[in-house]
This record gives sequence, C-alpha cells and structure tokens, in this order.
Amino acid sequence: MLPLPRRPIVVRRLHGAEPCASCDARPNSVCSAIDDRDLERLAAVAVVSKAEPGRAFINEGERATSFFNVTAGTARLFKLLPDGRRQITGFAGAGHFLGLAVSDTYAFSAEAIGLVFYCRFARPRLREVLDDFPALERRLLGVASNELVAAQEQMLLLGRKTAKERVASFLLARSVETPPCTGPVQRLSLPMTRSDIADYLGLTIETVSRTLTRLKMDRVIGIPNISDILIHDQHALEALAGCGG
Amino acid sequence: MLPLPRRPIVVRRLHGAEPCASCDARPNSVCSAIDDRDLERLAAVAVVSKAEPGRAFINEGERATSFFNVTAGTARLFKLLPDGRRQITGFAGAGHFLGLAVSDTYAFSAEAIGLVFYCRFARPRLREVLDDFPALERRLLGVASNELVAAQEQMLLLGRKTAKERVASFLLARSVETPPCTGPVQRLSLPMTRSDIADYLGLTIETVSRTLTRLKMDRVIGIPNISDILIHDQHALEALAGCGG
DNA sequence: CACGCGACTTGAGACAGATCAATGCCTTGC
DNA sequence: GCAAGGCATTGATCTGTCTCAAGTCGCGTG
Repeated sequence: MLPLPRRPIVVRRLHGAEPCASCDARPNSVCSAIDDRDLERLAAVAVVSKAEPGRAFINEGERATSFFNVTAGTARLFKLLPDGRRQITGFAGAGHFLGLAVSDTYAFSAEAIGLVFYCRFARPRLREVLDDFPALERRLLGVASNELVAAQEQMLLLGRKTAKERVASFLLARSVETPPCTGPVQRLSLPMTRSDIADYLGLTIETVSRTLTRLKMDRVIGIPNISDILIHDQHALEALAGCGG
Repeated sequence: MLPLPRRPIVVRRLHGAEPCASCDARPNSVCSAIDDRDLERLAAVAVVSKAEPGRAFINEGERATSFFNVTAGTARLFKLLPDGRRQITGFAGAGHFLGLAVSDTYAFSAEAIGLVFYCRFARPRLREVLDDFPALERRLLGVASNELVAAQEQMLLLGRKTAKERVASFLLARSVETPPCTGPVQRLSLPMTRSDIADYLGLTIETVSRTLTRLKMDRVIGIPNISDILIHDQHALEALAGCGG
C-alpha cells in the first residue's frame, strides 16, 4: 500500500550522490534546489532513516538537533495540551521538509502513519551546506512562506467554518494535491484515521463520520471503503467548502 | 496614544541611510540584519508610508507587488469567507514583516488599527537587496519559521481550546510581548476592538466580553478601561491557558 | 470459522458558545 | 450640556457540535 523504496534502505550515512539522485521525493522537495553535480555534498550529510507505523520521530519540547525530509509515507504533525487534547497541524508526505524553527526545541511532534522513510540532517551539518548553497536557503524560505499561507487558511477553517465546510475543505485540499490519474471521478486515499482527521479539523470522530455520511447521502462523494473517497461532485464540494481551501 | 514618529513622515523614497538608521522599529525588525554602513542600500528601496485608522493597505487576492514592514502602530491581518465571516490570523506591530509568499497574490488582508506607519518594498527591488545581503534572507527565514511556530500554536488554540483558555492564552501572549516597565501588576494595552479579539480567537464578541468579565470577577485580571487589562494573577492565567501560548 | 479487537458508524441527550435583543457607556460634534 | 452613534456589556434563548452509549464492520488470529 505504501510506496516502498525500490532498494532496501537501512539507517546509514549516504555515500556518493546516488541515493539522492534517484530519490523519489526529490522533485517535490527542497533538495531539487541543488544541482545534480552538487548533490554529493547534500547526500554526505543526510542520514536515511525509517519510522515504523505509529512511531514518533520528532517530539514536541525535545532539543531540536535535526532537520527532516520525508521521502515516503505520511506523518502526522501535532501539538498536545497537558490533558491530552491534540491538534494535528498538518500531514507531511514525500518531499515535506520538517524542523524549521529558530527555537532550540521542537514546537510539535511528528508520528509515522504507516511506514515512513525520511532523511535526517544534523542542524550544524545542514547549516554548513546552506552556507554553500544560497539557492537551498532561498528554497527553504519559499517552503516556509507556503506553509505560512497554508497555516492561515487552516486558521480560517478552525476559527470560522462549520463542520460541513471543514470536511469539504479537507477533501478538496487533498484532491488538489493528488493529481495522478485524473478520471471523471476523482479518487483520493486517506492514509490517516478518522481520529486524525478530527484532530486536524478541530472536530470529534463522530462529527467527521456523520458529516462524511451526509455528503455520501447527498451524492457529493462516495466511500467505497474506509480509506478511499470518490469525489462525485467537485462543484458541490467547492460550494460547501465556502472558498478555495 | 499611538507612538507617533518623532519627525513628520511623508510618503516618499528615502535618501541616505538616516531614516532607517534612526528607525524605532529597526531593533525588532529584519532590518537589523543589515549593518549600519550598508543601510543606505536598504533605505534606497524603502518607501515610507502610512495608513489611516481602518484603512486596508494589503488586500487578499490582489496582485502581490510589495513587501511591508510595520514601523509604528498595529495592523490586523485577516482572511474573509464569501459571506463575511472573518478570521484574524495575527496582529502586526512595529518591526513586523509582511508579504512573504511565493504566490503572486496576497493570501490575507492587512488593515490599520489606529494610525499605522510602514515601509513598502517593491518585490523586485527587495529581491535585489536580498541577493546582495544573504544575512537578510537568512533573517527572513528565521522570521518565517517563528511565525510558523506561532501559527501552529494558534491552530491548537482554535481547534482545541475552550473560550476561557483562548482568552487566557491571548492575554498571556500579549503580556510576554509587552515587557516594558514591569511592575507587580502587569498592565497591557489592547489596541484592537472586542470584535477583533473575537475574530482572532474564533469566538463572538459576546463570548469574549463575558469571559473577560468572568476573569475580572475571579480577580485574575482587572479592566480599568476598555483598552487596558491588568494582570493580577499571572499564575492563575497560565493555569487557565492550559499551556505556554 | 468463530473469536476478539480496533476502527468506524449511528443514535439520544447535554452543553458550550452562538444568536437575538436590550441596555449601558463613552466619545464626538454641535 | 445634550444628542447621536459606536462600541461593549448583560440577559434569554437556541443550536451545532460534543459526549456518552450502543451497535456494526472488517480484519487478523488461533
């Protein structure tokens, strides 16, 4: 189900540019800011790692020693309140860069949904690379800017949208970032649980479930199985979402 | 009431480094990444401007031609839904840099609360300066990273906190960024209206008002007048906020 | 194939916060 | 000094979503 790497990957320092050059995630990643011929420099500081399903690889509050780049699978990013209430701030798929922060502790946790592969960069190591490749730093600024825009959109959703609007917005957002094999009916896969969706949208599991059911009743979507959604009526969904996001 | 500039400021291109060198906002701003001797370069591309109370100087959806740096006053940053529902994503005070985005349209609007002074930088002009001063670009990445962390904290607030926790968090956040003249009782000024606070916290005016009244009844805060708050019991407020933010 | 477990769905009732409706209280202008 | 308008507060009621409580489904296991 998960896009497994073509080669067996073990936790190790990379040698040569090869693993980066053939990385599935590179086209969608900050790494594409680095030319093929300079790739060796980046590969030298990357440690390829994996996280088993449900395993956390970033812990909110812990000393921030590394940056991360997801290469396969999906991770949930979240913050917790002392009593256990959770807010998922985003889902990180292949190409997603994690760990940007001036602070010396992580501001959020990251947990693997399914199996996740990622590159880990020790902060000082990556800093050196950034000094040599301003294009990479510029690219990071672009990534951060985009995430900021997405975060503002999410604040609008959490602060002002109804449950129906939230779920519609969520499905639409997933559909625009799932372009492959577009047919008359868009199919999208939801690797995360209903609980994850609820904590992402500021709702409860029950409300997410009820809302999806209602969208199905209204023939706007189809739910062939628990982790797939068919979008039957994109326009209706857009109208329900209240706006672009 | 507002910190008016010491010199009369008109909308004009700057000459020499002087206005930047003596700018009140520089110490808290990205501009501090540039040495005094290079400041002329930055001043040359800055256009000093002001916005009257209530006036928008950034409009969501419009072509993004400039970056901005607030030098005095406070602006509200917000997004709207088609039916008028509003989410304020933040308040921008002196030193706040605005307009970061890869997209060619603004993702949010900015409106002056009271009188606002700001520097405007045409995007291509600032880009040239960035090419010459990597330190400034690095600083921008730092700013963006910090805002991202703040945005995640706000998502936690909007998605998972109760009204009381939201208001307490808001007051605390304002209190940490209002360090001047700390006495036994911290006094903080709220330049924005109750309506702004409500739209920032994902609540209604009435709920904000009621919650503040309740905090006053509980002797946690004092409300000498509509735009000032006294924090009588910082610890109680922290306990109510549920966490740091 | 029965079993058990975890994730999901569905229903009924409760409640935090929204909405609707006065009322109060500054500020401004005449 | 007084009227008017704009915010803010307070009260009464309503409602969308949460909470609590059963089910149901699907899947791996013995």
